[in-house]
Amino acid sequence: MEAAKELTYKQGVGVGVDALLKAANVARRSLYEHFGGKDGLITEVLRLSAAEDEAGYQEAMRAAGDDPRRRLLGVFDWLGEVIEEPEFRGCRYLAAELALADPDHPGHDVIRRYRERVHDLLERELRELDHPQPAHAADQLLLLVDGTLAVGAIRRDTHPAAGARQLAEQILGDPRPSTRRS
Amino acid sequence: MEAAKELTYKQGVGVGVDALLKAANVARRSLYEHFGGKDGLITEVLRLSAAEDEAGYQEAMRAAGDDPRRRLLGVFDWLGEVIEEPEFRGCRYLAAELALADPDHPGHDVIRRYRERVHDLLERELRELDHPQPAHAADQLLLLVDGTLAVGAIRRDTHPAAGARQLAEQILGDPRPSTRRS
DNA sequence: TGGTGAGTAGACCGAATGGTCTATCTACGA
DNA sequence: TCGTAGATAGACCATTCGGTCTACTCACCA
Repeated sequence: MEAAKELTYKQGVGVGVDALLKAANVARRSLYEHFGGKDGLITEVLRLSAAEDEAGYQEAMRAAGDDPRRRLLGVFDWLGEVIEEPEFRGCRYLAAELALADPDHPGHDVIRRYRERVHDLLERELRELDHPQPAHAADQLLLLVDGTLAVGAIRRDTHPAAGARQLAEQILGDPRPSTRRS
Repeated sequence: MEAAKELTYKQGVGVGVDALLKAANVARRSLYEHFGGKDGLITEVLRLSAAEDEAGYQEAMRAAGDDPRRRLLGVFDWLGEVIEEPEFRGCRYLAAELALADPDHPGHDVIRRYRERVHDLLERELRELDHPQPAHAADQLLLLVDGTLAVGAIRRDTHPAAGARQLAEQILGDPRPSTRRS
């Protein structure tokens, strides 16, 4: 049920309720009883996929081993794979943020909190690395992530994750911790 | 007339025709005679603002002087100002790209060409700098631009342009051309 | 003076929107 | 066996969507 809604939502936040219901094989009434309306559904979908994507970051780092440096760069390798997937249509959260005109929509809060969690995830690894400015560097990494997803959405042929990874390496500094440049 | 439409379009690509007409004080018929419909209007708005924004890049570089390095970094200083503007609501083209579900919409082509022109603008300066990989570096700079605009749209309080500028400096390499690191 | 082109105002259309409604079906527990 | 909770199907509602239409106004020019 949730899965079908997500699938439908990947076609954009502006789809019709009817299309959602048909795709999920769900009665109209059920939707309104469970989520209170379309906005509630959207919010819940965002919350759910935010949890999944956060787990994706964690899994990408876990798969990259124990070295924090490898773990952070592994995130960009993972992003590269995500972008290559044929279903990829850009960052869901950025699209929602731009499409949800109402600034009071609860979805905005969900997205904000999600980004903070990812930021903290990155910052933790940077502290592990003894990076001198972990918070600032996490900001920069997140900027690279956003840029990668944005470019990946517009130019499907190019491979932005590799370029972003190079820049991430520079943020992380010299591979040998004792001689970090900045 | 075009100005009023643009203003209204900053509220999203999904606004109603009626709202557009009212904001521009234009009769319904005029719109359909001039642009053939909503899609034509959107395309024309994209085309127009793409030209304006391209001029914005050029002006930002011109204002930064003659040194290609300064000119490229000036782009990020300019982006920082753009983001700070209270009307800023994210990159118009990214929003359109994500919102225009129909892949055959002529707006996609307008956006693609606009990005290519900006890319070429950046690449030209990189060649001026004797950068070893001007095309690749331009890709990376564009990624930083997209990331900056994306982060600026979501987190209004943070100031992503400064972090992006630092990364841009690394792309450009050592300030002294003869001793470039990579 | 009369005609023409371009604009405006706004009624109107079918389709689709988000949301509420009733009626029906079904599974489960007392 | 009956009652209830929760699901379904789908009619229905007002509103809005993008788009077409007619009727009218106004400036310009021969």
